[in-house]
Amino acid sequence: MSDPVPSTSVPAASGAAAASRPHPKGQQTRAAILDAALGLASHMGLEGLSIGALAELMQMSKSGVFAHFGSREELQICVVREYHVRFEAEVFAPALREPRGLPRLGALFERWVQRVSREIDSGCIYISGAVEFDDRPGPVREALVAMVADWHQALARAIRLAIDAGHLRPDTDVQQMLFEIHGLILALHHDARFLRTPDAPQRARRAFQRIVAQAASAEADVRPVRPARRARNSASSGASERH
Amino acid sequence: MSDPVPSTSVPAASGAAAASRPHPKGQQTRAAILDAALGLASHMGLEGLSIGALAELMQMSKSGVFAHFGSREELQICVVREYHVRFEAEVFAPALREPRGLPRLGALFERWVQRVSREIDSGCIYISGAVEFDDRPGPVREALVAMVADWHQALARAIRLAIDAGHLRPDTDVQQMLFEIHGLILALHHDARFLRTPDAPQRARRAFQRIVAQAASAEADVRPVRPARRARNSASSGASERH
DNA sequence: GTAAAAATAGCACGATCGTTCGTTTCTTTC
DNA sequence: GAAAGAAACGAACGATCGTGCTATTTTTAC
Repeated sequence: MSDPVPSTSVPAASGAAAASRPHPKGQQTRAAILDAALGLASHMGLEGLSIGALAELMQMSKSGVFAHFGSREELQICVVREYHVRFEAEVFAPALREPRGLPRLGALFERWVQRVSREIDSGCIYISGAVEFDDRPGPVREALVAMVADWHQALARAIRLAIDAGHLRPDTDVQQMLFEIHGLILALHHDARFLRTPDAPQRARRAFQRIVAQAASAEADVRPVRPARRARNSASSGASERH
Repeated sequence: MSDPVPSTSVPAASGAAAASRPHPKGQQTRAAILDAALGLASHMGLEGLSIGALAELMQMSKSGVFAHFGSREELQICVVREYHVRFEAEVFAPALREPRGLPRLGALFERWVQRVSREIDSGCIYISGAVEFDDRPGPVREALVAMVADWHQALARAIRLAIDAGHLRPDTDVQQMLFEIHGLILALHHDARFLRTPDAPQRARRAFQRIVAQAASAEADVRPVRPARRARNSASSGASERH
């Protein structure tokens, strides 16, 4: 809730060269529909998003809703794009005000955590969409992949900046760190929304701190630990030999 | 595929005291239907599992399929249970042959990774089900939660055994470690199935090694790192003051 | 073998789905 | 104001959904 940014991602028509005030009323209700659709898709998933339910929620006729998008698939794509716009505005943009490096990376993660674990608002469309469309080719899947890839790229950039700033060790594996951080968010989403574990956000934050701390000033790379028998062994080959 | 274990999780009727060979034919086709349903649900999700599609796949009539379960919801629950049986047989049981501690924990993780990242077979019903039913109350959700909780409990036991065996530090936070490891599997599932990143399994394995190595013989607990500004500042309150 | 019982097929129902089309209402523009 | 155009409605379509029924076939038990 409280996301008043409509930002309808106006299609700007085909060739129309930006009329001053093009078509106020139509785009206005279109934005309202999209807003309702986002709420609906967050609860029911992109596949559970039906035009009939959307029309009832909007107190409109099915065909009235339908006309704004031309097909259900187009509606789904518009929802994905709108979600991306809001996600960027709520998670990405504010973090840019933090100084480069760990402060910015930490802010990105913290806002991400808050967005995913907010129980009032509903599930993350990136996450539910990834599960729904991992086997279903088509433009919706492509749109989802593009959005997620874009977000991952932004995160990778933030990590790299933290390396450049000297906050993280220069040999930090950016993709590996990204993989692990993303895993924390997925686990948070799973535990908070599905299992309803109340301390999931704290677990995610603690794990993030551990990852960052280790990358900030950690021992050498961790060699494959063939799960050791008993105490020592190749285990922690380089880990913490200072203790 | 190649999971010949039918293990229909036979209901054993209500009060019938285990007749010697009760009703061969019915249970046999029921098992075959369940097998097909598992494959279907893995691709389309539990919500996408339809009796019509299942009947066509089985070359049976809709009502013929339907009669075996009495309702779609019951079918979904049976699919969840059957998945759990197979998951246990394929991931959990073999790992019990490994010695307690890190070897067993590592085997559990490795088999889990292989199951999730096997591209031929299809998605993990625990993961897709968690996303589909995190907002949908009812018996299916309850069954899913029970299965996942059971599996988490088994993992927690394995971690605790590793602590008892002296392979992990005695102050290891079991639930925290479980959270992080589960996150790795979720990230693996996401990247391998949705983004189709080929090296996701290796990333998961490496992260697991790092987590285990750190818990095996790591420095003291990681203090909250208020993401630092540059060098000085409250930055890493406890971490990396040596660099 | 035959009779009881279980398994399956066939058909139809109400509901909902996305979509099309023609009409009506509302906005915008002059 | 009036004319032009966009927006919304309403009804209907074919399809699919889960689910009851009643036959019919197949399997089991004697």
